[in-house]
Amino acid sequence: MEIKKIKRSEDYSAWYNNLVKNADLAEHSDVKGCMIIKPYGYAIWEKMQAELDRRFKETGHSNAYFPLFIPKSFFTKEASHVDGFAKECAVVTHYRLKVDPETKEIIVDPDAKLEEELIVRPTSETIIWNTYRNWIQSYRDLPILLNQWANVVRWEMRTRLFLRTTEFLWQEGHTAHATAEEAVEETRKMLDVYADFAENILAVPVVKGVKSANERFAGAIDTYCIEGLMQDGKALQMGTSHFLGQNFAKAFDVKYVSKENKSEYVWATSWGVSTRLMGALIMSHSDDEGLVLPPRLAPIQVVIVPIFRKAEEKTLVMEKADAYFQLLKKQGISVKLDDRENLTPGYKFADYELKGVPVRIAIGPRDVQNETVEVARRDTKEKQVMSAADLEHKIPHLLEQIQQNIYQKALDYRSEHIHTVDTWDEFMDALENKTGFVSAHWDGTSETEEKIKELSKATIRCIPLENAQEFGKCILTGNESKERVLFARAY
RNA sequence: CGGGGUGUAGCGUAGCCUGGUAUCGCGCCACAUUUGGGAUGUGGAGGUCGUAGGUUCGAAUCCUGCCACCCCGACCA
Repeated sequence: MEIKKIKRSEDYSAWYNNLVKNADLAEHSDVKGCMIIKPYGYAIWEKMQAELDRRFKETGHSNAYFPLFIPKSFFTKEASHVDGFAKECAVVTHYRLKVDPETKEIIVDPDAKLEEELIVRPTSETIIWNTYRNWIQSYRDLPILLNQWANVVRWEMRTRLFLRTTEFLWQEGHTAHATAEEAVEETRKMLDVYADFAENILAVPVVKGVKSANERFAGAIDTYCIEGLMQDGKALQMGTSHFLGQNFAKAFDVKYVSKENKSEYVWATSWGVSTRLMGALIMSHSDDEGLVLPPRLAPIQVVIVPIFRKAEEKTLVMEKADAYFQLLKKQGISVKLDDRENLTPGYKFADYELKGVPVRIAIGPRDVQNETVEVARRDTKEKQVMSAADLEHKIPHLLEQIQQNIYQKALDYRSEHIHTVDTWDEFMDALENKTGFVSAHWDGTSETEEKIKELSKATIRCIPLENAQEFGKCILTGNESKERVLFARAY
């Protein structure tokens, strides 16, 4: 296949789209804004799911599943929630098609109109809290710690593969608690789970923080988030964890009787990450040759490419290649032996680079002779000839090294792209010329935040949790500020 | 919803101005030679040119309408 290569430096957005296509992750479908996640892309998502799911269960959560459709009336019960989502809801109005007697075309049967329209879930708080009402009577029924893996639909005006699609896959945790303290603790705990996952599995450093009122989830008291920085200097919200207070409990009348025999509203949290993480992964590590995957997430961690000319060479090479394959597999490494004969080694090398496979092992007649292999790492492109006897202990170590290196590289990039500024001119200069996060003082008002956004296209990504408390003057208004916040242009 | 762009084979394209039934590359199939960085040769298959109408003896090409998608913004995970 002829591969069109686009450099990050030339056209970042074209580079991104091209990479998603060339690495065989996803493609546009015939439905606007919806994508087809291809097997290789889905395999990466499954690895993410597995890692997250394990962490959710370790923190006491169970999986459940709620319906795709939400009655419109449920949806409208929490005022700010409906405000936030109304503009992007897909609505089911009919349940049947029929052949039009005149045109012979298939049409929506006007007689099959639903009594009450159904909303295709953009998120499930409403239907879940409507259910929790029936599940909760006593403090003994609490907490409820549930997660669901699902698809949701948000009819966005503009979409982008993985980063913002009309339909996307995600998980949403929905928990119910007896006290505010416990709910806040849950919110923070899940934020930590996300941050741990992002940094240790995705190898993407994140800033943990809390959103300003403008950026808060519709219906939340507080929205916590993890924010990543992409290679083009734009920020990406990678996950959110909301403290919902008693908003949904009040909207859906979910009360419990306390030990003291008093009726109380239940406290709620919700938290989610989506296939957007695929976008974060791509934009954090990949280069002009293609995807770069951290080993802990790579569906294929090591690929073995055999090289041979004649039949007798093939026998010898394949024998060794298969032995190494078994050896690595036994160690729990996800290894693939690519024995396709219709493709040349050069093609395979390039293809696995596009796909981001962390380690490539090439073995040819020369290696068989010398009891060696050629080991190439994707992240640095370094190649080394390794004694075959060393494979067993060196490959796991190498994979670990690559994981660390990828993370470190992303961390270094981010460190170089957090700019601390004190004036408006510095602020604009940092955004325009240096890109990345800008740490600056803000007077704490929504009006100022709005104004800054208008003037600079930058938003407050978060108020970092680990934030030096420091008084200063707002970069726009000069009013008193008690701490710096993190601004950036964002996806 | 504003601005820009594109629709021709699985993918990428030429042809359109100046109308005569479609070019090239990749991929695909067969065979042979190849295989240590995207192999080569020979032969072959694959198209109602986005869609509906109009002009014309004749439309990928000219005219009108429509549709779809992509990119840049506003909205958002």
